[in-house]
Formats: sequence, structure tokens, C-alpha cells
Amino acid sequence: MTGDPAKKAPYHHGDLRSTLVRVGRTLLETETNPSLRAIARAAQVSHGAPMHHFPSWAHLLAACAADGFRELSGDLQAVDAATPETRLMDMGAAYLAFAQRSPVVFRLMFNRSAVTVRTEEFQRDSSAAYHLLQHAVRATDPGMSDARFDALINTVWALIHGISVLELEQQICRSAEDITDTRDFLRHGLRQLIQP
Amino acid sequence: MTGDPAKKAPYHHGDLRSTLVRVGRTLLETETNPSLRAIARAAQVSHGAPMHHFPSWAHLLAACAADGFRELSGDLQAVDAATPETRLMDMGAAYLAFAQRSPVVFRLMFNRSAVTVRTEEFQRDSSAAYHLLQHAVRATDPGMSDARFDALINTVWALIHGISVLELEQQICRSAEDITDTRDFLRHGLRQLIQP
DNA sequence: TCACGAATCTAGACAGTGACAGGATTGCGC
DNA sequence: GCGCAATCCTGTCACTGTCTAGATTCGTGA
Repeated sequence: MTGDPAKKAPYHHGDLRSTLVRVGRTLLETETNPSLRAIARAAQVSHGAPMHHFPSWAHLLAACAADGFRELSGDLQAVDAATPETRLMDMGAAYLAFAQRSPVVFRLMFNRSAVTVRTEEFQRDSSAAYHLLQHAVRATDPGMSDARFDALINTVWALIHGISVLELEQQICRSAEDITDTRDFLRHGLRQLIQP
Repeated sequence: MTGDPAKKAPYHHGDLRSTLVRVGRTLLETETNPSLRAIARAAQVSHGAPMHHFPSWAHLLAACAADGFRELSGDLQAVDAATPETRLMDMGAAYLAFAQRSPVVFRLMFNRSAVTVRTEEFQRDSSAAYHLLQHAVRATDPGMSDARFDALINTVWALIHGISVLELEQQICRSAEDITDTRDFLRHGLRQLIQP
């Protein structure tokens, strides 16, 4: 009886922290406004258990957002294109695709009102994703000046992020076919920005 | 005694609905995560009173967001520039300035996770602001095709919105002087997008 | 091997939240 | 002047995040 792991959950979970992040990310996307207690229930632990791994509810949200940044970094690194220009466009498309796939976590990742704490983990994983984009922008013209690079990285990122957000909040398109259009808008806009 | 309006508040507030929106917008920007009850307290009314004007807490938030869109529309209409190009850039700067001035309400205006209801008022005021931007974009080249306009309005709006969001969330700049840079990035990026 | 401290989890309690119900008060049209 | 609808207050409910105290388990050194 007690030896059956399916029937009786062990007193110590073993890896509750990462389980809470995984279950949290799932519930955030499926339920509307899940609570800390709801996530604890889904992870089959008591409502007080998460506090031993996260100092506060905001820290769990920050961990979910950091997990999102890690996934985004993986998507960006998986891009394989022939030229630096197409590589940058494909990374923009991957950024857009991530926002569509995980809209709630994506909002968490870029919303200081929702995630009020800046944990070390969050800082690290978010800047890692940012640096991937940085290098891709730099590669389109390795000899560009610092001033030019400063302006370019910010406008390129803003365009990618802006299109992702607007489509996320259903401000741009409504029908499913329009998603292709959105990706074309992004490609065409990026092409205009990176030309000297 | 009873005739003194300063000492004794009347049983009927008179204009509680707009007061709640005004107080709500103030508290949203000053306090962190104000509650419906906190707004009711600030409006010097019982915690149940708001329910007679808003079916739910989400409806009050939607009203605050709609109020933000009306203010934004006013800012966009106040722009006065010589050419359609500079007019569009100034509208972008006004958009950016609004986001800096009212960051929390700005997030509310473009976050379906925070404002879960789409009231008629919200729809009306948000599309009114959108149409102002639409006309400004169209004016840069009145003879452009529908396809070109579709792409341009989306990319222009995305760039403006993206730069506003990234600076809002302190992803772009940290020092106060950099705000000028951000506006320059926006101007330069817009100039690249609207050129045929 | 076993004892002991640290880490982990449960259970209960607390103030605060949004929502609702019932009653009090007020303003307006007939 | 009367009745009724709109407005507001008070009390209550389930639920939330956080805290505390106690139970259970794990890891480590003797």
C-alpha cells in the first residue's frame, strides 16, 4: 500500500520547485487568473508548501516568467538561416510565435506591474534572451557604429515586440489567416529598418 | 451642522461613477495594486457602493482604461505639425509621453489579462484613438494602396507601441537623459518605415 | 547504525479581497 | 404629498496570500 507511488504521495515531493513552475505555467495559460493556492492544489501539495520554495507569490510568478525567457532563448537559438538578414527575420517570427503560444506568460515577462520582483534568475534569463537578439542584429552589419547599433537594436526589438503585443491583445488581426500577414508585416518592417 | 457640506457628506454622492474612475486612475498610478475597496475608501464611500455603478471590479478597470484612451486621443489631436511626416512623428512622441506619464493605466489599456471585459465604452474610446493614428498614417501618402496601408499602419503602430512598452518596462533606457534618445529612435525608425 | 539538526510539508489562523443580500436613505415623477 | 426607483450602507460569504506551529523526512557525522 504505502509502497505504491501512484496511490500515496510521499511527504516530501522531491522536486516541488520546478513542478510549481511547470504547473504554474500550464494553469496560467489554461485557467483565468489562477491563484497560488490553485497551483498548489494542482501540484497536489498543501497551500503553504510553495512558501518553502518561493518567498512570495510574486517570486513564483517571476520564476514562471524566467522559465518563459529560457524557452524563448531556446526558440531563438534554434533558428537556422542562410544570411544574417533572414536569420534576424526568423528570430522575429520565433519571438512572435512564442507570444502566440504562451500569451499569459509572455505578458508576465514584460510587465513590471504583474511581476513586481526582479530575481537574479529573472535578470539572468531575460538578458540572455536579449543578447541573442543583440548578436543577430549586430551580424547584419558587423562594422556598424555604436550609435547606429544602439538605435537599431532598440527599433528592431521594439518592432518585433510591438507586433507581438498588438497581435496578442487582438488589436491587429482577428482571423486565423491574418497571422501570416502579421509575419509578413514584421519581415517587411525589419527589412526597412536594417537597410543603411 | 447638517448644512455643512465639508463636515457631512451627503448620502447620495451625486457623481460617484466618474469620481471612482478619477480616484481609480490616481490610485492606480500612486499605490501598488490598489483594491476596489481602497478606491471606495479614497472616494469616501462604502465598499459596496461601487457595485451600483460597475457590475464588477473588471468593469471599473475597463472604465479607467477607457478614460486613458480618451486622454490619449486628446493628446493625439492636440498635435500640430507642418507636414504629415512630422505630424506622425509628433503623434508617436505623444503616445510615448502618455505611456511614461500613466504607465499603469497604459498597461491596463493594452492587456486583456488585466481588463477581462470589453465594454462598449472601452471599444468606442480605444478605436477612436486608433482612428486618429490611422488618419495620420494615411496622410503621409494619400494615394497608397490598401495593402500598403494595411502593412504600414500595423508596422508604424507596432513600432510606436513597442518603443513605449519597452521603455515603460525599463528594458531600453535607465537614465533620464536617454528618454531623448528613445524619442530619436522612434523618429528615425518611423522615417524609415514611411519611406516608399 | 543511529541520533540530531535542517529541510520540507501540513494544518490552522489571520486580515484583506470581490461579490452579494437586505435594509436604510434620498431624489424624482405623478 | 406619495410612491417608487436609484443610490448607498452594513453584514456576510468564500477565497486569497501570508504567517505560525507542529509533523515528517532527509542528510550527515559520530
